[in-house]
Amino acid sequence: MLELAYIRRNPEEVISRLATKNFDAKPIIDEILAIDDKRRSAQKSLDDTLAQLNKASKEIGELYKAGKREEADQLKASTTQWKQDITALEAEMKKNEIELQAKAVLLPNTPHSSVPKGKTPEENEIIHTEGTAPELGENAIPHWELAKKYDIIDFETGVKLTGAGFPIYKGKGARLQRALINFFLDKARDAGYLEIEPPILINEDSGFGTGQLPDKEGQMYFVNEDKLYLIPTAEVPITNIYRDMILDASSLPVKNCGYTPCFRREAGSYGKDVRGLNRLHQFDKVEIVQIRIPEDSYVALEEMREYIAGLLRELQLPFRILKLCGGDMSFASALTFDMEVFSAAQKRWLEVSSVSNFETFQSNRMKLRYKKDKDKPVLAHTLNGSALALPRIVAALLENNQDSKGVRIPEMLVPYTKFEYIN
RNA sequence: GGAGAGGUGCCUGAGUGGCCGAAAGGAACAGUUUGCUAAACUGUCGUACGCCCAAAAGUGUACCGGGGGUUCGAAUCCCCCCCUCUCCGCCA
Repeated sequence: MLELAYIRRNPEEVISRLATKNFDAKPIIDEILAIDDKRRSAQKSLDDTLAQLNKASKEIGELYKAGKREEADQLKASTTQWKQDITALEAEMKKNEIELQAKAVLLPNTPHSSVPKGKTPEENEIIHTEGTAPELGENAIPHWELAKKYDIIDFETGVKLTGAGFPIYKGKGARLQRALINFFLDKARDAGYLEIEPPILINEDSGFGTGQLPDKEGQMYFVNEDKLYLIPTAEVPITNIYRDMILDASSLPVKNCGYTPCFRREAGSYGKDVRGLNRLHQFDKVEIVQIRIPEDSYVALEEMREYIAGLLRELQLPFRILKLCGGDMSFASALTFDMEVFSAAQKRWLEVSSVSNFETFQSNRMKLRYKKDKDKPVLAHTLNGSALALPRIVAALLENNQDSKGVRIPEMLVPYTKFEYIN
């Protein structure tokens, strides 16, 4: 959610910046400004009337104490009208505030000035490509066939237990998952991230805080009995730890990481996108989250991006980094880099990470602030990135490392898997 | 799931109708003192939205778990909800 004070002071700037996201903010901003005017004048009247009433109440008390009963009763009678006015003004205030909130949540975050214009993923800017796709022979097969061949992932039984998109990993498949999780968590810790194991169900306030609610309600699994959502990413619980907090400036930056399963309904997906491990309803992911002062959040974003690139390098996967164009960015993000690995048998780039700076968009929703000495509290910047999402990493590892003997495990991972080949 | 206790500021904790945005202590911060550490003393020490304003200062209102009610006036009385703790039950 954009800050109201910012919108009020710079309406034109907000409109022009949101144009980069192909979002026409003018009508909403006009309404916001109009409602805000009404709200302020209503508040002025309300506060003034309340002040009158408070003053009279105090006098009534004093009159009673002085035994001036009649005068007190007289003054009492005069409060009736004020109280009526107050009731009406309070209703007006509440209405304005609800309308204002309803409009404000419609506005996406303003993109950073470096965000390229564009509408589709094709217009994302490739800022870096690294590694080379392996030369696979004629017999190369996609990961879902490798999974079957070596009996390490069972999609069909997942369908039986739950439904499509809930695979079973077994044997070396399960061990590979566990190895990757440990590898990623160890790396994150070495990079200074504090490991968190959060709940994987969250309440509505948490969903609102990071921006999943209200607009992406249909993307999350919902437990109706307890009104809880299954997390789509560890970002939600790990960032919401700091909801409604005023951190001391000395406790920043916050660097957290965590492994969780992630649950996504992925309504509307189909075709080759959902084949094999390409898109699942449940998957494992290690997430990194940072909370920063505004002045250094973009340095942090670069640092996170380079950290993730380092992981891909260690896994010896060919990858590229995209700077997302306005049209492909998420609602809440100000700047996003996607990391894609090349999955050689499918001959496709697969997104395995997305790292974003949300600036104050989430912290304004969450009321996540920090404070330096006696200064006013200031909204912090929040950032997060996948480091990494497992399924597509597994897909690329299987496909790219297949040879006549089986699937070779990259060197860095062998201490974790404790086996060198899947065969 | 059943029974009871309780939710007050960063923390502990007082406050049962006006003198309460809230005692006291602790923590923290600033200063004085001090060879250093410690201690002592003094001061500061919530948030939001308005108004005023270049800003600071000032000022109005609201907030004592959340929502409603009674009253001229509510942290305090009444109703509903939520949460936490303890005991019992169940259980990895």
